[in-house]
Amino acid sequence: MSNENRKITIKDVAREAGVSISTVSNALNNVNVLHPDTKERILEVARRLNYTPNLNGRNLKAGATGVLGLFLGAIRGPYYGELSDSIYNACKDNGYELEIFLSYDARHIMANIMGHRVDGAIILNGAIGSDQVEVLKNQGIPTVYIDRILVGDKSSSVVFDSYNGGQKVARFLLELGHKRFMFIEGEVTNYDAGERKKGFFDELKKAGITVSDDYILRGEFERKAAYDSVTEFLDSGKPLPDAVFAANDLSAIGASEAFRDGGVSVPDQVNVIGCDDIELTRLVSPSITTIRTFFEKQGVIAVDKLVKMINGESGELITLNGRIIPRESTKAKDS
Amino acid sequence: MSNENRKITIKDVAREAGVSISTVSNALNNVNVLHPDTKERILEVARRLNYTPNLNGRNLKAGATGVLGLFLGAIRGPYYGELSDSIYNACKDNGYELEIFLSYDARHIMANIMGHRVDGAIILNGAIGSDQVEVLKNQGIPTVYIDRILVGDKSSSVVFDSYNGGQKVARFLLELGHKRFMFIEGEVTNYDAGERKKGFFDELKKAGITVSDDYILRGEFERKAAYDSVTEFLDSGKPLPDAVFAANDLSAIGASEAFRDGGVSVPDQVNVIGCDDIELTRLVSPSITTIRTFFEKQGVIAVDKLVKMINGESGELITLNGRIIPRESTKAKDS
DNA sequence: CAAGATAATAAAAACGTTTTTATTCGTGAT
DNA sequence: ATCACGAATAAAAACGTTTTTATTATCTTG
Repeated sequence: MSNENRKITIKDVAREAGVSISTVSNALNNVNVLHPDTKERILEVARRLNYTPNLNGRNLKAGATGVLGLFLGAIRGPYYGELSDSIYNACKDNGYELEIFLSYDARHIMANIMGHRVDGAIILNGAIGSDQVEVLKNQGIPTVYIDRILVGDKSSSVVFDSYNGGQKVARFLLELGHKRFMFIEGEVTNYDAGERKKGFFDELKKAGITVSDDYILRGEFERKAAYDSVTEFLDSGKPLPDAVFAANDLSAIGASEAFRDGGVSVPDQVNVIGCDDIELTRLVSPSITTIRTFFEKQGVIAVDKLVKMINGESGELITLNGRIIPRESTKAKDS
Repeated sequence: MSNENRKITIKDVAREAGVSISTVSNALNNVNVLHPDTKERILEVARRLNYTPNLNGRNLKAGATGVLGLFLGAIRGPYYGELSDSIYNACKDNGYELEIFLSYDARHIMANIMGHRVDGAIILNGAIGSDQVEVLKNQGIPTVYIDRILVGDKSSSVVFDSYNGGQKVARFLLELGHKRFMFIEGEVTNYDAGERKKGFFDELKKAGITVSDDYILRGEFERKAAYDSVTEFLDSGKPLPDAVFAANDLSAIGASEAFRDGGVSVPDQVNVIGCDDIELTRLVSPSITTIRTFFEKQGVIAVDKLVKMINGESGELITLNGRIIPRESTKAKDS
């Protein structure tokens, strides 16, 4: 009873098997140097005692953990499932385990990264400030960011090329025959939303099209904000655009709902296209065309790069192009 | 350059500050025994070198990590966000960090639990077999299960009382004045779905109501299966039930859609009630009344119990009652 | 001013591994 | 019979901490 509670260590196995600690270690890590009988006897004892190596001791000695860390600030959003799944699989393919650190506390995060709790870190976490990022850039274990651009000796970034995404959306909509466009902004401080907008507008300009300010609506990445903006627009009686590009899917959905509730058919009168490909785009009616980041690809690339950095490679910036997922909310304009 | 790469340890700080290792340790853990000047000098050096304690060394010495582990087999479902959020907060409130172990590999899971990678484990992971569970029941670090009932010296379960939930749904619908009921099954092997059904039917029986077999439909926990079953039912021309209880939300949503597409108004002609309170229940139209497990409560209780077990308490079974969340899909029967 | 208390720091032990080095013992060759 | 060698096992060192114990040097105090 009382000693049930003591943890079984390699020492216990050694004593029980009447053998030295190092011999037990050799048996467990099948270093081929032991007499077969001894080895078998030791393994038998270890099994009987349910011995499992203490990872703190082992990792300390090894100077490595065999674990990659994914540092998230939240897990509730629609992306995280897909992202972490893909990262999990990529880790497995590379012989690593995955641990997800859910934390908003930059100090904890730093303690875990610098403290060698894992061998490498994938970071999608706004909590980490620029000073700490500066440390990680050159010191400690390798890091890969998928939420910000930051390259150093020890850190890489794998980011969606938002500018390219904006361009692609423009080309996609132009090819469908649309001429008049509306853009729904994201959060104004958001870098990616800005890039998407720039790419979108630049590409339209190439086609000789400009978008006037009253066709650039507030969206704030939120369903409700977009809904309200579009509703207000409809009330103003201005001519409808042919197509609306929203800075993310949630605002695209809000916009689509506002059109529907305002008696405007999507996609017959107005096309709507979002960005991100969250699950909800498939569930609403009409389903929403979007351009996606391909999180699963991003996860795989992040892990691959991380492993390479662990093996000595230095950091770099990797950009990924998105792809458009056509759904019900867009269609060719009937002449 | 070359020695940039070496990891900074407490030794480096000691050498740089011209002081012994133990003195550095005392300075960092502000044991109040050092001359203020010495302490300040040491902290200054540590800061300059970006020293962070190696957690493997520290945890090894401490025999503890200050970390609780959440062992998930997946993260994509609708519950996980809410659950992990609540667990995260509960951990923080108890002074622990949280790490999420995403893994389908029972051996890895066992290695981490038995290997003291964390101080306690919350398990929602079907990958762990009954033999391994048997080991954890009495050995290793404390564990709390939220997906199965298993109580031992070192393990507890925090489960939703599904039978009670089924009863509550029955009472709720009876109070609304409904008389004729339909039940949509979950997966037949699922313990909870079975309990819900039993509680529901038992409570109806108390009111003198029975449900005939053709009003018990297949649902399989899936939207489509429920949709198809209800559609088939509608085609059969049998009289409509007043209310439908589905074994989970997804099948409730599928049923609701089937009624709508079959020209039957929810809730005017038929009420629909699900179970789980997934996010989608709020997003569909009509929104779906449901009974929820209160994951956030479950998370908090799981963590509390886990911490108590770490402090010596032994395991127990904790059951939680759900609560009904009324939404648009249910209303009092007119007449 | 000697001696004991106190403040400040250093040394050593321990946590549980793995790995390098050392020991023991039997065996075959000279 | 001695030696060298190889097989088998054991001992010791190391990983980076924290903590307990030891060592100084400095003060008090009678």
